[in-house]
Amino acid sequence: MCGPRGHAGRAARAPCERKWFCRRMVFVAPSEAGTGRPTVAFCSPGGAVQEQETAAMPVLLLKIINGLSDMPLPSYVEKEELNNLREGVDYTNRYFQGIVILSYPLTKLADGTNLFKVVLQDTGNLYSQINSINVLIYGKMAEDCSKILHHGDTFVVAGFKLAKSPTAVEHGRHDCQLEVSEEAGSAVYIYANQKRMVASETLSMPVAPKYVYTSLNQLKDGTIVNLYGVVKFFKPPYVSKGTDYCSVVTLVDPSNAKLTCTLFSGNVDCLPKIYKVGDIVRFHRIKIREYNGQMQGITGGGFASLTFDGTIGAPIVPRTSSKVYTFMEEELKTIKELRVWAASNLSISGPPAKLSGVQPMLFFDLTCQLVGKAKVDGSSFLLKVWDGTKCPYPTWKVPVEERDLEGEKVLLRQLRNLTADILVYDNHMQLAKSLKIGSFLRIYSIHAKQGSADNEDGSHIEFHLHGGTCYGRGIGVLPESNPEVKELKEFLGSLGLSYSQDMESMSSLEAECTSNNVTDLESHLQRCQQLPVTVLTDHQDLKNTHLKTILSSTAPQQYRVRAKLRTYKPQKLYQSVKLHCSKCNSLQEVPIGDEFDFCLQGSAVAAPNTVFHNTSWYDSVVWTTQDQKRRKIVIHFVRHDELLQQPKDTLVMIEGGTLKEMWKLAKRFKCVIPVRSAEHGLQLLDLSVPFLLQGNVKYYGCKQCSTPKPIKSLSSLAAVQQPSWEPSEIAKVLGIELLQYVFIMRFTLVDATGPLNVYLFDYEKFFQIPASEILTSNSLQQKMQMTMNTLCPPGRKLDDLPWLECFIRSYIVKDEMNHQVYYQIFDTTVAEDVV
DNA sequence: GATTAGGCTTCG
Repeated sequence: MCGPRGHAGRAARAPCERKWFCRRMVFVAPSEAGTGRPTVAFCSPGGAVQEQETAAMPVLLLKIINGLSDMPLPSYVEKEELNNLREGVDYTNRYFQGIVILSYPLTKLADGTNLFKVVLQDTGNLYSQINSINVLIYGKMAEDCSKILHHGDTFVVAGFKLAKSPTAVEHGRHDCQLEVSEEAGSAVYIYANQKRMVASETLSMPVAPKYVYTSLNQLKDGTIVNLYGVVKFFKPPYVSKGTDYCSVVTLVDPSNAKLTCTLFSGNVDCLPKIYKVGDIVRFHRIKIREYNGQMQGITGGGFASLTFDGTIGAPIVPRTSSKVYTFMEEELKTIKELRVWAASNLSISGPPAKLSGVQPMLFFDLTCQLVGKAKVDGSSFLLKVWDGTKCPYPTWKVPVEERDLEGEKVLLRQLRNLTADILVYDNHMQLAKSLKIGSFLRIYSIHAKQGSADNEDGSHIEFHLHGGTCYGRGIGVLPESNPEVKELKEFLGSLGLSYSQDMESMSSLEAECTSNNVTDLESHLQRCQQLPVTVLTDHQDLKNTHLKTILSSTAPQQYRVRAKLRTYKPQKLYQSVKLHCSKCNSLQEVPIGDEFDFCLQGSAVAAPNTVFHNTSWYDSVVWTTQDQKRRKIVIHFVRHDELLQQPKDTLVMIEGGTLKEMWKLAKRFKCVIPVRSAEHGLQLLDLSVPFLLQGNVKYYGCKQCSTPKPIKSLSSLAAVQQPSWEPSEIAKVLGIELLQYVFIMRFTLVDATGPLNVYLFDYEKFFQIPASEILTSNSLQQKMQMTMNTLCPPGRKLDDLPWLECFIRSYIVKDEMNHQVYYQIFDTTVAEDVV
């Protein structure tokens, strides 16, 4: 079998080699503290690795690319044109691109900082008067760029500062200069000039071999191969019983084969930097052996790895300890393809657990910051961590001596109710001891153990990281560049906690003052992260289901979900109020412009027909308005039990009133029913206007389902001793199908698995606001707006949105063409403290 | 120079 030399040697002689060479791309990765002097490795055409010591390569991210169509810049970075560059603008998320037309020798400033100056020409602006700009590169980047950059190369800088240039005008350049440095958060990309690449080839500069990658179902015993894989399982590097660190990684790929690799290295940084299942790795020179009837990968001489985030759309930036490595366009393509494959072929675990979402009795991975640590005994070690959330259960505090506890005292005190005590055992102790306070960790497979019942608070939760490495149990240190760490840092930073060094010297009284905001902090956290803003009124025993699972299941079913409200419709909340007929299930808008209708219909009483006045069950009064119109208004006061009641208990019927007049009467009397005189007596008006006003509410009837009866049907209600004058009863005797006020809204819920649109159909239960009353109440409208602002705070990032616990039912709506599944919220209400 | 672990179910 041929080894890597054989593969590479053949590839180097292949006709495509020249083309490939011109498309070479090399990443120079960040040098990492503590790894010693890095090396730059050039691969010779034969594939043998030549190592060459150089000074530290400190560039944040520096690449030589040629002919790469797809620049691996984060998607939010936008291009900036030369003529748009202005002083005072923030260029953190912009990039500028130009051709190097001039470069100066590397110099040092008075303070010893390196400075490298180049002039870039904007090729998109060749014909404008000013088409070049000075670029000043500082520090380590200056050194690196000066080594690599040549005349004619394309220089791309993302994230830079802009300042007035003292020399630009005399050279006819842009009056500002770009300032590039690590401190400015710059990333530099250099596209080498084609001619230069060809020239370097003729001068037989070192060339990287073309790598051949073997799919996981093609592996043969005793070979050394290069491969790609999606991480299905991994154990973060741990100290083995031998001399090395060990990491076990199980990979899958589109061939549907699986390979478990056992990787050893004396240098933990040489093991793949895998942070989660779904990450994609590229292994070079891994040995394949047969073990227990299965292929196994194992590190051998020259093993190297790259690790990528497996999330579709995430920046393709390799994590590695190698200082120089090849990375080509087709490999970019491979990563993209594997991401797509993994998205539908790898079961991604649920949302990353937070302390707030801890489920007792289960195991979880936690991304957190180390706040304190302490030795406990010979076989266990304590880590005090937090993740910006609060565990909803009482948690166990591991008793340790004050003097054994390492960490910032003030911060430990401020966070005393938020930190989780994680007790790590046996083999994890060594790594735990070496962790730096303040570092960001991912702790894998923490056991959330229910406390022993004989304890006074039997319900408390203990967090253990058991000994051994089954399940991938272990601790990983995350770099500051990790997106989840960035996110967490940002959130923790927003809480305004003090990390000041001076705090140590503060008196305890001063420290107490600083921690006065602890309650604020906690209530803020609770509101924004921990307690759900909606709760179930039933079905408490149901387990949560992911939204994606719901979407892919058959209907009808019911689920409990924990999700965030990303958006809702309608945004204008008054538009959510509709009228619903429970008989024909129709929905309609609440009519507006009743006033006009009332006047029009009421004007029929210019000459009141007194025939129907003063009957056995009502007394009638005619009023004349004081305005010029001299309108006649007839009010019929319904008696019952032969007597007139107190106004508050009395139902009145009114002929010829305007809506305004009716509202006035509705305030004094129990109910108002607009009527008119017809041939055979009083009758209801058209159902486009309310048939009843009670309190603040206008009641409507369904035009489809109602068969109005003569008004005298009301006399039966009047005859009872204490008529309730319930709208539903009045509607019933009058042959009206009562329309109910409802809130109809569409919530777009999201969880880690995706979005789901669900409908809210609520009379009163969800918001605890009667839909019937909101249109006439400013305070209720305000209350609803505030509730929605709590459920879905405007301008907040998804991560900072509160959780909703909802009960959801799927149902099918059929029509002639097809049938569609919809989702509706049931048995859910806004949490008590939100209302 | 060999060894480490070889994931598949977790003491306190």
